[in-house]
Amino acid sequence: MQQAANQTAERRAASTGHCDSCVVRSKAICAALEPDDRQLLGREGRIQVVPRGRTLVWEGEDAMLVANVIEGVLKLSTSTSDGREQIVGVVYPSDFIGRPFGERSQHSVTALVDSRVCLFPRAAFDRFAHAHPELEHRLLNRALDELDRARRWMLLLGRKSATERVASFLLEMSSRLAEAGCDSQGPLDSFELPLDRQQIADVLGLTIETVSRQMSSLRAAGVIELPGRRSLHILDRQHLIALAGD
Amino acid sequence: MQQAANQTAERRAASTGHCDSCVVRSKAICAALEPDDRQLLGREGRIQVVPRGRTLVWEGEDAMLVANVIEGVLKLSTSTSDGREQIVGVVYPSDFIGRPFGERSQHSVTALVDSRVCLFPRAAFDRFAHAHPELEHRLLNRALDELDRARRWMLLLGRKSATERVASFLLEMSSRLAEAGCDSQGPLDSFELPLDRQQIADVLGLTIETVSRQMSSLRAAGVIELPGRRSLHILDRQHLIALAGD
DNA sequence: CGACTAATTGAGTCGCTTCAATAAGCGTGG
DNA sequence: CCACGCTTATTGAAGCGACTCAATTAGTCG
Repeated sequence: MQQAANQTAERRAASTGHCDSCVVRSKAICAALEPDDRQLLGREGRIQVVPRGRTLVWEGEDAMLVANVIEGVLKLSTSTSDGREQIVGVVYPSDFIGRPFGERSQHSVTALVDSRVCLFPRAAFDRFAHAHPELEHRLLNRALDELDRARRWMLLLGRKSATERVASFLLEMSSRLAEAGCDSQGPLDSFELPLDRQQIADVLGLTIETVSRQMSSLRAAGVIELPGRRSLHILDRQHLIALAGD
Repeated sequence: MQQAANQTAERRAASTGHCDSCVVRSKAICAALEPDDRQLLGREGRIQVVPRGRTLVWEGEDAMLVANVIEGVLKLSTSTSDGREQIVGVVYPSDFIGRPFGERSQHSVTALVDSRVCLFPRAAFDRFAHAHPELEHRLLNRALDELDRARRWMLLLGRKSATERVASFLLEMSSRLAEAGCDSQGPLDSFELPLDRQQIADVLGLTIETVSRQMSSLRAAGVIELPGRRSLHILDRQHLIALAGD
């Protein structure tokens, strides 16, 4: 109900070019634009609700859309022909989704929790971006950051043990949620996991059973608490950092 | 001797702003620039020889340099504190090296074979790039391509078997070398590997022994030939593609 | 409270690694 | 040109960490 009201308000806001009330305005790529230009871009986009589990873009399809995440968490994933899945990225509010200036999307984009994104047709976005260097500059910096993050993850996937992977994952989740939530400075010690065990396994290149065993052993060691299926409390961050092993 | 002569010639060429004879001019990011601007950028850079094994940039250090690869092959790598290494990227002629607009380099850059790069101080490059949107646009497209490539590699590291990894690696190497060499259209069936077995293992997240065993079994199956330590001949590409498993 | 789904735990297997020995390349000097 | 020595790669045997399959328990929602 609350959410529906928000949605209506923001859809109208976008269509009249008023991005001024957007909660991620100052952190998303839009922050590169002058108010006038932002309004112009805003007219091309529209707010879209993406309920948990809904896939916004499919792997291998024509990349017709790009978007900014306003609220929620989404996964980027690819799979082998026989169905093994790997999550290659997790995006949070103010993150950018999609492949501008490209033909095909190399991965699916699926909401992990109920989310809201600011959606643009790719063609219109490309045209606009090409005419606004400051926007492209910000997009470039984002892409370079994502590239560094992806490469750090390659070290985890290629060389780390199950324990190290799970510890690294929990720390990463903790700091990303803190950044995105911005309601606190420094990483969070208590939060809800936006992923279930299978999805954590798909991020880490492990099985659900191995993830579960590692979580249990971390709990047994007094490093974390698991109050609910999806809730996590970090008791000993230093220990967790040591276990992450890099 | 031959190489020394080339080097001298090209150093002079760069210093006088004449990039016109550069062999990667049409494919590197420089191609985005008008001749005048290219000359201007050329004045900021200098040709640098990087012998096999030499490291150009160290992980964690201040990222003071960026560069274009003119000739050779280099690896990007990170390691854990206890010395496990993961190669997170391999770059070829016309590829771009470094993190513009960033403080620190997240990975080392090391020559796998004797190489030559066109080196820029990062500050000067940043200033120039910021003033030339077409250059940044090309940089953005490159970064997005690299990001897609890194994410495809994450699927390999997280979910593929040793056989699939080695098959995928050989195919990737074959097409990247063909692209970079441009002396032939379509992927190469016969080439020299720029990496030794340990480095292949570091790309694939495996051990040297496992890589060796997989290579031997591919040879036994009649899929490849191994005429020398570093030479490879693909006999049955279709079979190799099937084994790569995606 | 009960039913369903998700997560945990256990037992056994398999694939990759580890450790160790052998063989093949390759450059050097006789 | 071939023998020698060094490095790199291959092969073998044993071990172990993560996976698979199966059973149990714990959350969550109607």
